[in-house]
Amino acid sequence: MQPSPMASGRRRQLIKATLTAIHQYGMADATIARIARLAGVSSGIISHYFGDKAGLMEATMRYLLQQLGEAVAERRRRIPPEDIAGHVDAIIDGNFDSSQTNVAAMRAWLEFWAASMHQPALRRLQRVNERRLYANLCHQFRQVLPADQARDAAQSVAALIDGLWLRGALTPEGIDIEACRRLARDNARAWLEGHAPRTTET
Amino acid sequence: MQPSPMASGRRRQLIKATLTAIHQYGMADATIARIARLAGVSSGIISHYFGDKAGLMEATMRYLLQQLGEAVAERRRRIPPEDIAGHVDAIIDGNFDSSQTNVAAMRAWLEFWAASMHQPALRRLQRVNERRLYANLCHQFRQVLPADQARDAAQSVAALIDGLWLRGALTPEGIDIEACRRLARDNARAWLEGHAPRTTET
DNA sequence: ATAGTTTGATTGATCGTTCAATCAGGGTTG
DNA sequence: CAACCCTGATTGAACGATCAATCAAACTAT
Repeated sequence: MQPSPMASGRRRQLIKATLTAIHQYGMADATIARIARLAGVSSGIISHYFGDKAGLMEATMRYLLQQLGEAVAERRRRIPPEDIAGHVDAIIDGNFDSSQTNVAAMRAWLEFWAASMHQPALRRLQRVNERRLYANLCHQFRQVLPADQARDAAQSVAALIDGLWLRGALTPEGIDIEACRRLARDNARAWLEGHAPRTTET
Repeated sequence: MQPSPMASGRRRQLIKATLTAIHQYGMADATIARIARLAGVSSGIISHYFGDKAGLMEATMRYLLQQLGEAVAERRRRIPPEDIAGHVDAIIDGNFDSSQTNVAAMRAWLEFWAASMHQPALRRLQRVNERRLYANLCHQFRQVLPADQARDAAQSVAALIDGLWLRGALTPEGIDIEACRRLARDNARAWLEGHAPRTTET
């Protein structure tokens, strides 16, 4: 047992226990004691690795954020730069990656969204995510649409993705991921093909 | 001070204080003591009118739900039955009514969404809202679209509304309500006018 | 006087944090 | 190789703070 790998292993183990606890009990009732019990360790160990509970929550959200970023990046790597629609689809599909669309992850996201309204550290992470999604979409749309339409398209598709996610978190029996993907892709396709939802007319 | 009018007045007063407390501190830190202090009354009074804290939260969410329903219903009352697009627009505009789009209300909604994942009473209220929005939209779309397209349209517009709402709650400086309304209306218009985001092609 | 309302101190429970103690392993020294 | 120390990991009990709920007493209006 080396010190460093052990440490990062414990961290990951505690983060996963945190996700499980949030899924089972909700963030409000995801107590240190419960998280530690789920991980099979003592409660004191958490402050040793994360400082305090807020540190653990921030690390957990950062973990989700990183997974989401990788899911998108990996899909885009396979798309040639000139294939605009391909990149847009990759962004959409990445956001509905299986790592993000299981019930535990979606519920955790919703809890973090709510918590970010009153915790600066979480808010910063959430803004990174929001801006990244918007910027990625906007950059693609801008290559085939005028700037104002590109902004509208990005706003629209980003909000649609978030809305579908939200409904996924709130639906106990889970949602049809394939249907979500299709709705988002078709919406993006409509923008790309020009017969967008009515050109801006102030 | 009459007994019955007094009672309902106190209830409303405490519900508004709850909304303020949720806005200022977040649901997790919206304690009984704080809510009572915001309302200028003693802490014990809450259990007298709402039983316990959960009862107060449920009443608060029900209050928001009712306001939203009225905002939509009132706008639809002015639209003739045959004006499909008018009804759809009324539903959208009602969901972006000023009673719902101030920062306090939007944040409260997000908190309630998160809480509803683990509190059956709140979950029931949230489902009522979700189904009502979807059913209203679907009923309109069905009059000009085949059933499967109507379902897609309703899902899409409902998710878009929720997503725009979500972003409104998470954006500290607030959002451009008019822009949200426009995006949602244009999206609905596209579905209604048939050049929908690609007819289902399964 | 009686029923409804309001207070605010008290209670009991819960939670996050702290910390002294223990443990395991690796490096150092003689 | 053996005795030693050192570092980081881990435990679990103890502490202090906080909060929701309770309730007896005070207040108000009819």
